[in-house]
Amino acid sequence: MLEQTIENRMSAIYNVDTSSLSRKQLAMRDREKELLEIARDVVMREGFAQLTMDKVAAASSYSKGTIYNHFNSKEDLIAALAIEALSRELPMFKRSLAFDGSSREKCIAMHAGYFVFSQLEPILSMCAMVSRTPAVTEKSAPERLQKLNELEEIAVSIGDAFIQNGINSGELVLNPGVTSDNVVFANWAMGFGTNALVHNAEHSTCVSRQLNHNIVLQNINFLLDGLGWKPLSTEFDYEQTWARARKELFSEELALLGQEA
Amino acid sequence: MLEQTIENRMSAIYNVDTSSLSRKQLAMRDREKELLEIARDVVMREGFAQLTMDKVAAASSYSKGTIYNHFNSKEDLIAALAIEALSRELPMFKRSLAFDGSSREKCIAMHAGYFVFSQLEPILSMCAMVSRTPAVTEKSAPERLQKLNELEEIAVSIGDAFIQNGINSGELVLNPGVTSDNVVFANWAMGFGTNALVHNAEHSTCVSRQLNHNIVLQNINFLLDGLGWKPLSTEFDYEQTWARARKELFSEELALLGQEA
DNA sequence: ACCTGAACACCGTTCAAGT
DNA sequence: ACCTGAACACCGTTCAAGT
Repeated sequence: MLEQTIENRMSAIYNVDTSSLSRKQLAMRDREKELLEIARDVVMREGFAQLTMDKVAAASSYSKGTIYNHFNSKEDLIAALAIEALSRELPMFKRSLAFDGSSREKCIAMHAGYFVFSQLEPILSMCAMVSRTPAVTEKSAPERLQKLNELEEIAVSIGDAFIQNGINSGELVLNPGVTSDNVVFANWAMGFGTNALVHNAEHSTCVSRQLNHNIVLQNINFLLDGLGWKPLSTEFDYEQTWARARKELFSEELALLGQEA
Repeated sequence: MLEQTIENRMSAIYNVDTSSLSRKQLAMRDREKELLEIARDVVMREGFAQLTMDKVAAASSYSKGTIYNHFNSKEDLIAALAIEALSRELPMFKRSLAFDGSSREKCIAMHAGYFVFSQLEPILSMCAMVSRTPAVTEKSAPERLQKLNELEEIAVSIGDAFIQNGINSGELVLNPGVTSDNVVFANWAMGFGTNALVHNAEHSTCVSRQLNHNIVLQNINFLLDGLGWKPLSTEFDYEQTWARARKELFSEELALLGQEA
């Protein structure tokens, strides 16, 4: 039932009835995708500081005016890249719900997916982080921010499904006063915080000196142990879960990275 | 012994031998502080998007050229604001080491301090977050980033002192394979992630709907429970610890906020 | 109706001239 | 030696003209 609402909400966003769109609108949608890829490539080659609307226009076959037809400011473009990031992450999260394993293993598979995506698309991931930053929110279109918020809400309902799984199986028992929303938020905060710090490890000696082992999994395990989510990390080998999730759920993404799962 | 090194490192940064500085250098230092405050006020009044070097110059009694004498780019100015944030947070963290309570209570007091500071100085806190963003790191002065890194290292050694406290008291026992660095990092990631998301709660329905209770403390307790740090949150009232830390350690800061501890 | 790119305005950054 | 602010260059944004 809960999964049904996820299905509906995702479908409303992903399976837009193309027949209801005019040819122009379809072309518009394709062009936007094209522009986003160009923007991402500019950042990849030259860095965020070098991302200019001129460069995006020059690298595309369109004029600056047309770019502004899609994005009402540079920050709006970055928010659009964040939307691209989230829309590609959500299906990976959803896939993890069907991962073959305990409720906690499924949850860990989701975090593995988040990490795989951040490696596959570091720039889009960075945009998703930066999109929570005032410089961006102050200048992007309200409709854009609303769409970002909608996707975030879907992410939360998917997150909630993992928690419900745990509760239903009896492997997760919430203390009184703790809601499933709280647990989703805690997972989100830990995932976000860890990935944000790891992303900037190059600038930070104290982070980079622990990158030799799986720090993301370790942090998630600290949290899930704290929730008492059975089996605890002392009772089960979640390194193996992590590796298995990479192989069974995300091998396509990893192949693009040239990494074996 | 460990505390001694913290003392030394902080002293090297905070208690600069003023007699070794020429009058000019002292004036330079004061002016930099003045400029930082002006920049913060511009952001406070008009938002990050409206922060320009012109406005900072106009609001000060100096010319644009002099501003560039201090900060070699706008991003460098933001990094300097991040340094201001960290240098004011570190003494608050250090104060928490002397908090009257168990090793875990001390650690929670530190997180309370982090939260108080983020309320007292939301813009400086935001700068500390944004300073980990490529747009800033790509353009700020290497020496500035190095200073930021030094402060971060001190923060990590202070964090380490909390963990050592726990280990020495026997209230915290690390599982094999877990280092004290890892635990510091986990606390950092959770604190950073939670505060980052809470900061943007206005834009996010799923975060803002849980702001009615102490979500920061809850997340930290999940983590510390996961580390097995005694007494667990089920055995002890850390809400009271949080409140007490506010009163006993941070009442000055809270007074500035006009909040009673 | 939409696309274009010249034009504009703003702002980051520099530097010759001044003290 | 340092400060100044005019000058410059770049880039975000707009809009009259074109199709």
